[in-house]
Amino acid sequence: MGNLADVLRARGYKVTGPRQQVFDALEGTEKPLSPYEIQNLLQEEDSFLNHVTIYRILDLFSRLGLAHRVLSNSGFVKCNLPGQEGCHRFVICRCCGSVQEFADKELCRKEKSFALDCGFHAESHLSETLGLCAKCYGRRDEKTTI
Amino acid sequence: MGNLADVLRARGYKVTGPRQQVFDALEGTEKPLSPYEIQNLLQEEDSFLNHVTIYRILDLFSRLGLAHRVLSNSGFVKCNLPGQEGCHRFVICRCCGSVQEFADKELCRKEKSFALDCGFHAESHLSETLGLCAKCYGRRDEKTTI
DNA sequence: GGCCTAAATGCAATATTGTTGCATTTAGGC
DNA sequence: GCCTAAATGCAACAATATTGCATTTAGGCC
Ligand SMILES: [Mn+2]
Ligand SMILES: [Mn+2]
Ligand SMILES: [Zn+2]
Ligand SMILES: [Zn+2]
Repeated sequence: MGNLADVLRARGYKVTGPRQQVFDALEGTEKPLSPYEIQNLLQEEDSFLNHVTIYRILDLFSRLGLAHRVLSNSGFVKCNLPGQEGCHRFVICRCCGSVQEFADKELCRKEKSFALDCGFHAESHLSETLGLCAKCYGRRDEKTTI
Repeated sequence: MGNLADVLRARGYKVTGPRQQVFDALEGTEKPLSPYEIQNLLQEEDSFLNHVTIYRILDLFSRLGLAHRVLSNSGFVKCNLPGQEGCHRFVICRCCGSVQEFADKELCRKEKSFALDCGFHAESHLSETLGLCAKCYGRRDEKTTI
């Protein structure tokens, strides 16, 4: 049906319960989830996955471009721009921890040509902008969560 | 004398042996070093630092802008653009692992205004470009180290 | 120079995160 | 319904990071 099964089948991977569950967990949040956070989430729904399995699934999802590891915020988020290879641009709210993925061709190009000016042959890049999301910017002075 | 003692004193921190040693270790390499790698390096010079101490020193260095944690490459590098706050732009060689820090006002501005267009209030950002340094690009096909 | 004290470091114990090898289970082709 | 490669589970382990408290020390003061 969904996105996941299609991608898995298209690349010759099996469609399994654990993969669906991890995918759903990522889908259900805009904040990055660590492997163990995913495990706990699923456990609350009385479903147990070994942490090794979760690591392996997240690793697969990363390779398939189904999820990203957000470094500043340590954890995984579902990719919401499938197909966009090698250029990952995230904005991360330091208050609520939410992450949004964007694409921007121009910035991407600039970033690569800048690297080239430094004698560096760029292949991919990662950009993480930290600040406040619109919601949290409005509610400033309330409380810093993250 | 050097950079380090000045910064420490200016901010009311003590100038100590361990801080000098960690700083020197970072100065001596262009590849990111993890806390434990620093410990091992120093041990080769017959100097022992507890890993907790190293963690605390690296944490301090980060806060003082003396060092950065490079996320893609997990480890710390010495800051080579002191004063440049909130805008960290690194190029990272996937072959030799070397990291270079740069600044680019224009990209910085663009990045922030792009975030704003998304309704996001940017405060700082991190950019890590992966590829091959000039040296490794020349020697392509030899061997991938990292 | 020798005190004094807050700051820095060491140490031990523990927590968190990630990895490896191998046994067991299961998806999907036949 | 079989069969088998792929996926998952499990146990043991390795690596990384954190905490609380004891000990040492840098640097201000006399
Ligand atoms: Mn994506
Ligand atoms: Mn810097
Ligand atoms: Zn927010
Ligand atoms: Zn290189």
